[in-house]
Amino acid sequence: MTSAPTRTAGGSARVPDKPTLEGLEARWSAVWAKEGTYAFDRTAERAAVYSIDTPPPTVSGSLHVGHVFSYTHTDCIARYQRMRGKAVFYPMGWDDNGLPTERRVQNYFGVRCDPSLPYDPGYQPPAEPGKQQQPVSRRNFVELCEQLTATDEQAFEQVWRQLGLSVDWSQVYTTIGSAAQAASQRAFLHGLARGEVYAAAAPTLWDVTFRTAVAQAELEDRERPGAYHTLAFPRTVGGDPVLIETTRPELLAACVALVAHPDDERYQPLFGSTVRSPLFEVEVPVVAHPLAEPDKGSGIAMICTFGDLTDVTWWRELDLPTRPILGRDGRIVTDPPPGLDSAQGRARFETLAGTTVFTARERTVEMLRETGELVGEPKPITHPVKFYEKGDKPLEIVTSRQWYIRNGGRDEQVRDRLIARGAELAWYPPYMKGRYDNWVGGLNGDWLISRQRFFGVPFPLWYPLGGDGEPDFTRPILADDAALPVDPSSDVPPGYAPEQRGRPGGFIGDPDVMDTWATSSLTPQIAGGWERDPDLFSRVYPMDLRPQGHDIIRTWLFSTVVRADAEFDALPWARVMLSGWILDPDRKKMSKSKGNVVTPLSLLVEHGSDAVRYWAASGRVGTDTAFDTGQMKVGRRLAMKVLNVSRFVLGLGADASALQAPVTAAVDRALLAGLADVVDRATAAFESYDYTRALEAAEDFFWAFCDDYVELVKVRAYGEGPAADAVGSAHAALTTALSVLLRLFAPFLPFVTEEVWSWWQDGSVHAAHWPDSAPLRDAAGVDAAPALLATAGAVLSAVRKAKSEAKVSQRAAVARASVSAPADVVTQVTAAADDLRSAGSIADLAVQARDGELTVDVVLAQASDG
RNA sequence: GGACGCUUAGCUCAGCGGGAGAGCGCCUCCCUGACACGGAGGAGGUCACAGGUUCAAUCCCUGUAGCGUCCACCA
Repeated sequence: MTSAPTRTAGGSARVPDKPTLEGLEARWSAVWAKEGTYAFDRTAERAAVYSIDTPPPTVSGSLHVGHVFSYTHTDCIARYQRMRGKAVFYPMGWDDNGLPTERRVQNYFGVRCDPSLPYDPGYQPPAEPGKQQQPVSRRNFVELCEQLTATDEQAFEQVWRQLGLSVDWSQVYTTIGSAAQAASQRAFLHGLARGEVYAAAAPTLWDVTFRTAVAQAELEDRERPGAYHTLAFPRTVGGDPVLIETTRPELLAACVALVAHPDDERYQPLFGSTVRSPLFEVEVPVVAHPLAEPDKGSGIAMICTFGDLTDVTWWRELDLPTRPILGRDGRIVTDPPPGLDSAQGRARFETLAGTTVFTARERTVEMLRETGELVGEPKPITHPVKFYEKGDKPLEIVTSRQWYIRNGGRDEQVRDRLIARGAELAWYPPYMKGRYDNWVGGLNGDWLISRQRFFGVPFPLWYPLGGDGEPDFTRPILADDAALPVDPSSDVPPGYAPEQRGRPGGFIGDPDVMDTWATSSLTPQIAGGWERDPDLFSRVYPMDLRPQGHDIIRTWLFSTVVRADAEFDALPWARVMLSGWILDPDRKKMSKSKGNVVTPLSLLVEHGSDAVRYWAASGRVGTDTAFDTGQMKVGRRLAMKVLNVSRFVLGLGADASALQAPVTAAVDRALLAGLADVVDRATAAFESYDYTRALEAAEDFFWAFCDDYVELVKVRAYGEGPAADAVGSAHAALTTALSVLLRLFAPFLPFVTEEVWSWWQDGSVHAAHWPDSAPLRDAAGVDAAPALLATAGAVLSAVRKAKSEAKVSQRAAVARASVSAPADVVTQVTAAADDLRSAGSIADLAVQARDGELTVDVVLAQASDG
């Protein structure tokens, strides 16, 4: 089955005998690709465009159910907007840049990057990853990254097509691609020119495993076991030693001061005096700072360069000296720090040199025991320790030269401006804005964007080398805008020759790459063609919608606002729609490490994409949602029902021409009046990004349509029964309702609605216009009451109940049904009387006006099969 | 330590000032000319707890507890 069924030339609907959901995904995704159903109309003016800043999934990971969930939400919005007549700009991005890819390439191929090696053009990775990782050059490594991500991206695209995302697949970007590199470098150079980008040598959070700096936004706390060690610092002028508590005795040699709160009477006499550090005998001052907490430990702390971020604050604000002892590999350095002058101290430092933090701690404690400067035994505790979110060793703090972007972390005015930007943004759901405010308000440093890694966007600059071969960091050589993207490790700066690389008087490239977020913070610009395609950019930017997870408000959302604010002095989009997590049945976030992740493709194949989308759409915006195959089964039942009821409606001999016929019967007019209300409700829900409510409105009506309306008019629709002459009205109402319902469901169930649409309509349902309630009300007539259908349904229910309780078939005949109800309800029953008699097999339908609830007395006909 | 969200039928969740709802699951029945990947009917809840506002509170306010999440300077 390679082609879709098409309408026959005669105009009558072509309905399969046995409609099925199997194979709809493959068939229709192929048709959509071939027809360009979702292609962006580049001639549309900005006002007629709806543009989406798609989250680029990390291709080095795998797609999981959470992706299916949240991308479905976006797709429902995209499809709705498209049917509203918007030219929808819905690109797809792949985040293939950065550390996750490096790690995947290392494991997949069994290689590691050694930037000192030369490029090997004929390099082939080992067939099987060996025990030892094979060193390869940086360029070879990057090539392997590109090779693997290309494969991954194909697999991802297959899943998205199977899911039915209405992405324009000609609008694909990758965060490592040249457009992304050029945009990242251009934004960097603009920022440098404006001054919000700068380089500084400063204490920096450092991951010793990956040997790279890490930004504040990428930190997470983990509870780790530790121990308080009480250390005695002898006073230089005599008197009792000062006792401090520390969890990091191995940093003792890096101690530069002791600090206590200025109001702490216990230590006030000591301020201005000095003590001598245990073991290393370095004289350090006792100083006062309000950040010291009197009730924490002994109330006085040792300041090391650097044990934690508080140390950095104290060091900076109290203007203390630097005694770094930790190398970038996480080991104690070989040379003792400045100030460590005593022979005994140096000898003791010698025993620590080159050891890991862990070993250094053990040896320091051992030595402290020997000298008696460890007071009591270490007291085990559990405390939060900072980790890089992708790392597995605690972060250290080292001083290094890094690139930063001002994000308000050190400037209250900038912070206030960015909080004001956040207030301009429409948040769905609104309460998520609090997380943004919370994060921006709590920033404590600028955004560190340089990483000492390989697979990323390089910084577009070089440094001149002096006659001594030392780089002059104060006079970077910037790339020309027209030359972007550049790779300073292979490209040559303007005015230099290749041979001058690394030579005195020549140049060297900046060796670092940008943090992934420095690129993904520009996705609206990258996807929209900023500086690359100004015509496109003018039609799509700023974008209409940023869909994303609430967990990356502090990273992706905030950083994107920062970049757009700096470059354009405006928000990058009008609104953000946050999606929740998928929880497993134990209410825990589903995660790979727990092994409770279901692969999306198998899920889509097992339940059908429409069914999985139905489940996803039942998760409200921003709400964590349970993984629930039961909901998928419900979705599948709904899709099946759509097929079958469509087969019924279109199998009556009615076709698209029936849509034009007048609707005269009371029940039919009530249906259309009710449908008009549903259209209004679904439309209003979509306009407020409540796709779930839009689905519910359509679904509720649809089941009433199937269970009550279709049953009521079935006989008449066959052209039989007492009201057979109103057959045309039934056909008109049935086809009209079908047309409207298919379009209301189209954003959620794109496959089954397209299948049915193809039986009797031209073109794609996804290019059809979203239903309008006004023509439905016109067709229903001013006096049509949706309540009539509910009343008729209630009478029908009462008859069904009588049959159910008598345990007879619903087809069983009713001798007499007596309805009593208030006068206005009686009027409705009378208007539907013919249809009711047919649907209930009622011989005699009697009505009586009386105050009170509607009641129905049912007398079944004598059973004939006794 | 701060902040946000949640707590309604066995399960998943709507409702949010005046009658306690849906779907699933469960029970009973029905092979009726769109559908057995179906249809009809039914049982099932002191709306977390304690106060307050109101003629009226699941819904508003205050507090408590539990669950979840985000943030916070590791002595």
